[in-house]
Amino acid sequence: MRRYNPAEIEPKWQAVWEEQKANEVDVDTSKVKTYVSGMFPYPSGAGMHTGHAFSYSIVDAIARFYRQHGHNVLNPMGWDTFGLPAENYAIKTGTAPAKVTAENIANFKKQFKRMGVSIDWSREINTSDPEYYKWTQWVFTKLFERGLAYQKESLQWWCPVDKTVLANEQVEGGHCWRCGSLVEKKSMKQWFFKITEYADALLDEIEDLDWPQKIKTAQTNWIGKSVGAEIQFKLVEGDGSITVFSTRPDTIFGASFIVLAPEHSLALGLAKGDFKEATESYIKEAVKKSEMERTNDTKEKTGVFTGSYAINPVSGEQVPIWVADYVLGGYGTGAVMGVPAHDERDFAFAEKYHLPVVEVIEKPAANDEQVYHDEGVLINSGKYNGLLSNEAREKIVAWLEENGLGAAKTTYKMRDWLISRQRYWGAPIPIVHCEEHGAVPVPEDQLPVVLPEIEDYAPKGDGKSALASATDWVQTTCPECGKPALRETDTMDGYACSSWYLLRYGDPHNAERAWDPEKINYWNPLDFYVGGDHAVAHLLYVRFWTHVFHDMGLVNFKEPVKKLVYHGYINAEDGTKMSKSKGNVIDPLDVIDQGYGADALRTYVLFMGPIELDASWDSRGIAGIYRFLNRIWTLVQQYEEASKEFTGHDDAIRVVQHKTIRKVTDDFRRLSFNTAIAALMEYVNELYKFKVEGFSNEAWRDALTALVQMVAPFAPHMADELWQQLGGEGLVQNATWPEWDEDLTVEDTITIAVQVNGKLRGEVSVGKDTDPEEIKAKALAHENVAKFVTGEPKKVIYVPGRLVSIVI
RNA sequence: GGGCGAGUGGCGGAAUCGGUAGACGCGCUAGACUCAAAAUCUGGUUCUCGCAAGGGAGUGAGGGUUCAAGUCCCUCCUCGCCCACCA
Repeated sequence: MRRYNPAEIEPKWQAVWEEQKANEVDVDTSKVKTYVSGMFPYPSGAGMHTGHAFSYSIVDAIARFYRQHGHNVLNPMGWDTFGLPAENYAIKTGTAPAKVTAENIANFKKQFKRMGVSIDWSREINTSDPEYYKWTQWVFTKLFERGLAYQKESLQWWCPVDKTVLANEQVEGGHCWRCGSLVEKKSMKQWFFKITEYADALLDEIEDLDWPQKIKTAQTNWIGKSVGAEIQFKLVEGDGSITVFSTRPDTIFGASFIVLAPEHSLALGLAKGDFKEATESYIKEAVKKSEMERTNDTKEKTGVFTGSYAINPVSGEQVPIWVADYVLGGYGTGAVMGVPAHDERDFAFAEKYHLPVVEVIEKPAANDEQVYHDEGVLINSGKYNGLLSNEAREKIVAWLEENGLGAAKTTYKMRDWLISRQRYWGAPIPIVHCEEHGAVPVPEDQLPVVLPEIEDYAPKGDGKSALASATDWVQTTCPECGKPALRETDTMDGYACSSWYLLRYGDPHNAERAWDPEKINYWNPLDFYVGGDHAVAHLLYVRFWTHVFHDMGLVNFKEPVKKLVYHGYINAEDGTKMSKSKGNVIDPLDVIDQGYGADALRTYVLFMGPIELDASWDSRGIAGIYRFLNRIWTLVQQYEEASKEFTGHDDAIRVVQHKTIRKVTDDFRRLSFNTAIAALMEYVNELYKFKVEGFSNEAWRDALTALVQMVAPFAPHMADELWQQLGGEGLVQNATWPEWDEDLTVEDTITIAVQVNGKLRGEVSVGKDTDPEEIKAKALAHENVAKFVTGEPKKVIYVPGRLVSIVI
């Protein structure tokens, strides 16, 4: 008997797939398309890790499943190559980032092939390839033309170690997402994409996305829409006024003070008399502190009185103006009205500094909270008394608008996307600075702006990238007037490169334009996007760009991803995160080499648990999967070697087969791979019990063929080997997915459970078409059941095909 | 503080619509094969009482709805993740 030897059959089939270009696809409108992709990897020097193995096993199982359904399946691969790791390695070793990147790509590609992932390699893309970033730059110029890319001097997060600015999304708890150092604020002129213009559009579509709720919630919170009003409080002295933002204009009669953020432009000027010195020193200290330090001490609030007063526009009362660092400069107007009766923060502040607390919303009798922040009936609010919050809000805002004292206003927490980086290894921003014409986008026929080769990649820390040292490159001419001009030396955030790659896959080698809409509108949007990272940043940016492309008429859909498949992490055996320093890293390629093979690895990572949960690697678990694959192998070998003179009656084997097909197909549709594999294991266990004798040759062949077809998305190499052995045509992936016949899933005899008062007391076997009354009678006649049923039962319920429930 | 999840054997987990809790795998265990071991095959494995048939308990805790609750409702506990002074 031939032994199962993955080391022999896996390379064999990988070579066949490659030679036959089995996974290369083209637009074919006669077929249903399925487009599935993982989030493309950053090809690090360390090679593939278990997370990659997990992600792409999911991708490939989906791809192969739909291929077997006759769909035209696009499963592409690309490389997210710009970024700090390659550049830092280049600085350390003096090797060009492009060279290191090319080596890493070659390694990753080899590893993907050894995993047996069914990728269309003819569509391979690489974000640091000029043929690709030409079009990233082109998108930039299009955004510039539409006013969606602009330059602005502003306070920005700055990482002192990586010597670059960072986007909000790249600051995690006050630290740089890459190197972990404490970030600083620095005022610099930077490039932004105006994602805020799409805040509402992005928000509106979230509800309809087939994405995990936690990702949708994270994006909603990140956009952070607040509907409210801006309200002017006139200064008592002079003509000025302070504009505050509030979501609760209905509580304005309770506004007993004003608080300015320390950064507020009026704060210093309002400091008066005895309060001047204290205010100035408070502001100086507060501005120096990082936002992290300020937001960290949430318990104790601090602040100073400026000595100035403003007038509450509705009550006419004078209210003191304070400066406090619990108000943020960057949100709303940087000023708030303090309503201590109905806001916890204002209450804490008022209590500490003995400011008046005026209740203006009636607290329900049952409520014993100190601060009532819900809506309710207005009191102490003049002519608005007795109104409900929502009515009062409309009327008060209307009154403010009529009197020029305020206006309805919606704010967002989301800020514009800061995209310039003072680093070498990125796509150069395609802008030329001309004395006469200012910032001029590089015309399409002069793209790409190719990243020049330089000697020293390290940033100098002067706020410019190392590109500034490439003087020949920097000095150019203005596309408008031809006079000498200077190139922009900042590069784009890597997230820009990854914001459109899912479109490029559909038309990867187009040299004339970024993509042909006809191709993209066929393949896109993605049917499945698989990953376990990027809840907000990347997944919001791709959505943003796709919305823009839609508005530009370049694509006919707004949302890039139909279904987001968000999976968990694979941890080390001890349940902690895998890390080199702890020495608990499992290398998927080692697992293959140990003799388990890629098929066992792929099947195992999908069997560990539901894909959305984290799981811990178990070296005994993969041995169990290897045993399972071995049992399939042996089953086919035993069949091949048997005498094939079977007689008999095939019903039992058919029922098991058709039930399994139904279960595995259902489980696949809901991406429940662990239970699909469990069902296949049960199927194999059943087939072992049947033994080869006693059934017809045809029944066995059917049963084994279905088995091989169903295991193919998990263990494709073995499936093709056994498929060939069973005499199948071509490759399994081009064969059909087995179908089930509902009639054949029903056994002739069914087992019905019998409960008495909810407790299981026995089972009865009946023919599948038995009359319900007869089943009930049989249940009551059951020996053990009869022991518990004394006298006439109150009720007898029959649940078809399942149980009889007797109530006494 | 807010939001979203989750608590089931020794372990990972299953139970898709309220219908026999613990599928499947790991581990453990008994047997077959073997001179022996490994591999492989077959059986057992929630706890508990019982030789067995069978009984009792049981899905974080407590209550409720129902013929029937892991699943629905209420109160509470614990853990995880994300956001976190956003007015």
